[in-house]
Amino acid sequence: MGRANDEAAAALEEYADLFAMTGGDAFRVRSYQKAAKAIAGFPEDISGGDVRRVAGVGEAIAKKVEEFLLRGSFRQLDDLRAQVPEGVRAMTRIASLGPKKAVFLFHELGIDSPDALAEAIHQGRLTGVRGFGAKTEENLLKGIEQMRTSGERVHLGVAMGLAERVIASLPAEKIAYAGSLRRMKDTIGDIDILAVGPVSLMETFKEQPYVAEVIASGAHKTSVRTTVGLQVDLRVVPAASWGAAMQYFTGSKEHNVRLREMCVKRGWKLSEYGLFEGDRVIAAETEEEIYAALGMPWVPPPLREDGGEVEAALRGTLPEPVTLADIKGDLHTHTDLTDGIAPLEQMLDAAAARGYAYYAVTDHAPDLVMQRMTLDKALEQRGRLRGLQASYPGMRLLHGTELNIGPDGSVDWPLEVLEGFDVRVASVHSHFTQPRDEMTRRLIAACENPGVQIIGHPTTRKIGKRPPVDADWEAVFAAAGRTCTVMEIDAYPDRADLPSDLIRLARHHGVKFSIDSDAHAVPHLGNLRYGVGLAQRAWLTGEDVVNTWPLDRLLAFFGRA
DNA sequence: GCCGTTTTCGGCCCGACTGTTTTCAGTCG
Repeated sequence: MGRANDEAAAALEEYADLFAMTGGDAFRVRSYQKAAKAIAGFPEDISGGDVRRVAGVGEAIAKKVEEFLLRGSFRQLDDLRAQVPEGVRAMTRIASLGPKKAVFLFHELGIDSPDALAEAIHQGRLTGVRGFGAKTEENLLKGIEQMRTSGERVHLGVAMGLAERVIASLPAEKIAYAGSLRRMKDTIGDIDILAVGPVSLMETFKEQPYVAEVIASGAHKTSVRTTVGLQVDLRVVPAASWGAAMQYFTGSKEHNVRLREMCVKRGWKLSEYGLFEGDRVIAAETEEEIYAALGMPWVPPPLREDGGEVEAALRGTLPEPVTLADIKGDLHTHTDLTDGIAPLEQMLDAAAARGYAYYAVTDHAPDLVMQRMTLDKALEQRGRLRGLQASYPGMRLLHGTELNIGPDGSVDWPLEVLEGFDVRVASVHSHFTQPRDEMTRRLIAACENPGVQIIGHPTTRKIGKRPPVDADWEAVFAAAGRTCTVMEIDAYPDRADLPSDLIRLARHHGVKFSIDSDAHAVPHLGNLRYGVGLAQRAWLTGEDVVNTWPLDRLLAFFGRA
């Protein structure tokens, strides 16, 4: 939160929910939802210009947003808030309870919160109520309990680990994950697995040790809640419609709606079974065939958010997103000299095995007192690194540091010391709750420090644990663009920092990026793929990412040459 | 409410599963 765009988007989403609950037209509901999403993803601050420039925002929504920007709400939202208590909206977050039932329960029985619903069920007040049998009551209680305990989304690393475990456990002819995981979203609500295989696959799935509860099971789909709380859906699909199923279940929903609209206009039908004209199959076996039939190249999953990718694909101007193979080096890593767990040589060996052309060791600097770093230790490490260079002929070893951005924006060492390091990352590690204006000044001061090249994990968020710091990101990114300060995309999956919406905003200001692992151990080097996913979601190309560049170009840029 | 090689009106994606309303509505993705 903090950006006007996000706040306005949240207000429109709330309005869409309330509008739906009060019997509003479903197509209008969708208009509000689409506008909210478009505003949240718009690279410019909507408070600085005409919100009508945002696709999906017409006259009526623009008026609501303008009123919201003036006074933090708008009349129609106030009216609906007066009709529907906050707790009733919260009830729709209970699994299996949607807007219709929530509003029914409120009007007929006065139930106005998840807690009140649980109490009403225990008191037997739902017994005999039309549409609410014993099974429904049981499911609602379960849903309330689950919302109280493990209702949160998990970060990409947790979801990917579980998905890979599920895939390894099932003897299928063909099996893959789809959904938001394949689109590399930074948080995942559930996992979709598609498989080609015998019907017995479902039984095998249900018996796996990671299954805590079978939620639903049919011939085509089985849903389970796993022991880590995350839901996994397994769908068995015909081999002939593999591509259609992958396309369909990868989503996003909004991307698929766009494709279907195109199909309808041609008299075609696109479903998880294929692209059809009447009974004739136009394409079904591969995603490439389906996209080709619609006149566009295959769209990489992280771009499938209806954020302009369909139009770009049709025009042939789809960007070629940065890939893991483009990455030539890692510019933010640690060793056991500070809080890493692996010795220098192990980290270097692992980096060399990944085929990097360069690799920066960036242990912490003295101001992070608990790391017990000193300039002597850093210089000793530099000497070791220089000595080891001959053992890594294909990989240039860079000696770096991860500085601490103090509350006033200053860093650990003076410029003459900093200039001795090849790579200087500077990050916030404390005073996370500074007021917005102080935090903004702090980050801008770091950007303006000629000794700082990269701002590490800029928002410092930890998914599920720590919110992002509050700063005026427009101002910070403008300063970064002006000073050629690189913004890091920290690939560590619980950080995922910058998030992709802020990457887009930063790019808008001409900022370059560095996708780094922030590895504290050898396996962490592999987290880089998550950072690449974030970058792809923000439409970054290799040109935007400095650690896809050859070393001489990188160093010249760091010299602000 | 938005939008336009169906352009100022008329359409806006599609299917599976569940529970319960004996023919379907609600929810979900």
